[in-house]
Amino acid sequence: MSNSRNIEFKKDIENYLPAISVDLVIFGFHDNDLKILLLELKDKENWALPGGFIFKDEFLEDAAKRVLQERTGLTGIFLEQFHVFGDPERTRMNNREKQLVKQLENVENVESVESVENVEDDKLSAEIRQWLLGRFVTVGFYALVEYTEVNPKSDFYSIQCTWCDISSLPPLVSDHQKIIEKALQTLRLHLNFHPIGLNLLPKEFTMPELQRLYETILGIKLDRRNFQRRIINYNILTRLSKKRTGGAFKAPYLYQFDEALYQKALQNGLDSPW
Amino acid sequence: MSNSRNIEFKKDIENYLPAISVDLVIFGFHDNDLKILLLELKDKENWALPGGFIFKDEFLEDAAKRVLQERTGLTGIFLEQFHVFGDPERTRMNNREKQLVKQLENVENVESVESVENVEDDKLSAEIRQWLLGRFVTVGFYALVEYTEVNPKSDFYSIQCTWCDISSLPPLVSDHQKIIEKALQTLRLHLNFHPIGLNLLPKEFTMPELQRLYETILGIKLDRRNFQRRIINYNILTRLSKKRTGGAFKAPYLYQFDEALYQKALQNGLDSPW
DNA sequence: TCAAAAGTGTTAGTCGTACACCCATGA
DNA sequence: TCATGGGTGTACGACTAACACTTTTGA
Repeated sequence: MSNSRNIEFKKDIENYLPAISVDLVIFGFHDNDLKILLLELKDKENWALPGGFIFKDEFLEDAAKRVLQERTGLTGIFLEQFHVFGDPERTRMNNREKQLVKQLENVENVESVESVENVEDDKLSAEIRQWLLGRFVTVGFYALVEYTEVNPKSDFYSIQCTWCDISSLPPLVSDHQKIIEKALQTLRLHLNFHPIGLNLLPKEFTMPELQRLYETILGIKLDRRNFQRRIINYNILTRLSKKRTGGAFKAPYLYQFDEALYQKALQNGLDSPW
Repeated sequence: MSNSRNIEFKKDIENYLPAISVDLVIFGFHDNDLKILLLELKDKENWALPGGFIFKDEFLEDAAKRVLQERTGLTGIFLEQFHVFGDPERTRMNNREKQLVKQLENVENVESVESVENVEDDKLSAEIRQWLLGRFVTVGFYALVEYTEVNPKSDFYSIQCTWCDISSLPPLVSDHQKIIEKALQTLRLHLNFHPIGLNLLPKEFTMPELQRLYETILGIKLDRRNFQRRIINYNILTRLSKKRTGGAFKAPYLYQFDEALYQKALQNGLDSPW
């Protein structure tokens, strides 16, 4: 960690809201599996959700967008706040903040022998340590991205940033497991009210692909034919010319969403009973 | 405001999380109308949602419960977090915090002439002022209470605490209007997934009453007979012996929820299409 | 006895469910 | 040619939507 980095972080802390953070569950869909972006922390034991802090004059959603862009390079992404996690214990255990603190302590050791500027830095680190060790309430956002467009970038505190299959997650820091579960539950509830297919799939996709998406999100198997009929009846898709000629079987049609119709249909919910 | 009150508040501030609050949309149902509890602030211009701050070692939900109990006297109430409101501008305008500050400034004027203890108090007030003027991110909770069981109590900063009809709300502080709208939207979405009827209605109720509740929440008219059939088919009600013999018409049956069956049915959503 | 509100029933059409059959493709 | 997976169709039962008649009650 460079000295300038430390200074920069101090400046940031002054400009951050205290005690609040955002964490992102970034969903992608690939190879018939629902995946999320996770960071492997430098201690090599735990993984964590991408997250960050909120500048004092920043919208919560903008903070989330900023984090999203830093990890994926993407902008203009579907993003939705889903829950606040604020148990007092959540930040007391072994978590990302403590990792941060470790990193910062190392910086002290390495650099505090040098100059006046570094004495200043020691103060900063103490400040930072204090700040990070406090309780944090985090706002959970979920994002829907198109898998192929993402170029995952790790941050300073992590070794790597990769997609992890939702069905086999690595050990996670703090309450991030719980956050992911809640995000998934929310995704299920939002399926009929938000353009989830539109945002998770590429522009063109096949009906079986859409079905797998629904099956993974819902965690159930669906009948091929009934699924097709139902989706078609929603009247939100346009069928293109045949393609997807890679497999050892009949080539499925390609579809794309009619965004206007999709949005309109979502307003009342796709299967709203009332 | 008593001096001890000021001291007490200072103690509280030290123990509060900074920059975070909770606000409550407390729903009740009476006279065929959906109502919420609002506070009329002492400036006599604006009304506000009941709200409060979070102690440093307190669960968010416990903070909400605490506020709820202070305003209604009730415990064991259905409470659900629904959204975070964190726009940087939300606390810059004329809002409850500014009212608080006004109150506190008056305290200064009255009491700062007296003793050393009051000098100390001045400091507190400055602290408090500083604290309250900062940006606040607030977690919105909605609560469902049985109207007749509530005994609304105003807090120190308000003249009164009363039920307001959802269809004719008074002018509201800050973004509280938006918070209420979001709460209502959420209530609609939760109708098939949470025991909303159970918590808003008295133990015994009639089918027309239940229907009015649904109509008010959804904002639409429903067919009497179809509504009845549908609800009955959910298999979550037990019919009692006739009653509600007050009106100039045929006495409707009384029903009550079979809580076990209701909860079980809600797990998959009452009309879940998937 | 009358109006208002509640209980109950019917019917047609739509939708969900559970199926079976045929078609295209690469190995 | 065959296994795999995809496209399409049908029939039954359940549910929805629209609607009418009867019953109870206080004024």
